[in-house]
Amino acid sequence: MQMKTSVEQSVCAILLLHMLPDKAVLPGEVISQQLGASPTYFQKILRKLVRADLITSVPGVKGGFRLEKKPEEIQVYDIYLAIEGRQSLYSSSGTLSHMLHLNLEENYCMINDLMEEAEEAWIAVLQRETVASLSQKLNINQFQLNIDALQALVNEKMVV
Amino acid sequence: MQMKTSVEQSVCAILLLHMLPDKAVLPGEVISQQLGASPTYFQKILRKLVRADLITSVPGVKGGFRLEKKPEEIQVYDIYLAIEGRQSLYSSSGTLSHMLHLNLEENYCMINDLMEEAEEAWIAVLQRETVASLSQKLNINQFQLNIDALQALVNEKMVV
DNA sequence: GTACTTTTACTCGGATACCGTCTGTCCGAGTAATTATGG
DNA sequence: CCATAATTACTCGGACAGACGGTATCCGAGTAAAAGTAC
Repeated sequence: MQMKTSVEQSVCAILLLHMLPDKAVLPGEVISQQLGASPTYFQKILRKLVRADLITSVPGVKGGFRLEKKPEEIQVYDIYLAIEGRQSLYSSSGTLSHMLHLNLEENYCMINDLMEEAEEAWIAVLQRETVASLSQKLNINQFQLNIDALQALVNEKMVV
Repeated sequence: MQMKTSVEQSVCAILLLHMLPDKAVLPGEVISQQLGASPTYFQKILRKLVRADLITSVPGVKGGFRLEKKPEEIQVYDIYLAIEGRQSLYSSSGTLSHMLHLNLEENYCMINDLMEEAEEAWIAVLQRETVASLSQKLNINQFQLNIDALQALVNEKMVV
């Protein structure tokens, strides 16, 4: 039970796109390269973010990807959902009902209730943080230096 | 990213063992049968619970499994840990550091902090509930009826 | 009836197989800007 | 110089392969109670 690494990569990719000026796009290959991810595979991950309406894609020469929503409207949980899908961390297989010889009609399960409550607490934390707040946390300490360097590099590669 | 079904089965198995009188044991095959689980496979799951000191095993004829700890001392999270292990839901692959061109020394990652906080909130819920409190919730409504029937069945199969 | 042996019913660990999922690669198709070409 | 065609650089979707983990099965070994056997 472990989160896909593509979730972490997606968060980073969106943080990267957040540095772009308005209307500018960044090709998928440049993004993958910055993240150190497999270009051909991460292209498919980017597609998931597009389908979730988190980013937009522009085909053709000088095409690429750009943020679709405002940074403060993208929760980390949204990114998680885009990659991992909507199924919850726990899904009852009805073992308790089977053990108690209950028919499937009254399939109520205490364990399910508990797990759902735990998941809701987990989700709440991921919903609290947005791309905007994450980005703000980057603008402190030694991070700013590296961001500036990255920004310069992005400015080379991006297309307006 | 989904919890193993063996976690749910383990919780049910421990609830089942909780119904036994002191010193009585129940063979693994009877337990599996009650849960509707694969006997040969669930034997290995029971081994995990033994290694985690949640239950005890007695070899030989008239052997089986019995609760090791007191019900109020077994948190649902303990059962989860016994099955899924101690690795957290999220583990950073260092993508953010790579993107910012930071050397691995200063591998600090904001995303990691957020994920850990979310996981702690999740864990807290699973730690709150114990086998005792779960079992108490069973003793309400229509559940008691089915428990009594199960209890009778268990009394047949158990060994003192 | 007591001592010893055999059977029986369990747990335990290793080896192995199946299957689904995540990762990763490759290819052809679609799209749009750029470039080349022809008059 | 202008219209059209070809090239180029992207995204997009499907097919496929490899690795890994969870589920599942089988087997031999260990263990202890029960049953059988010999005296």
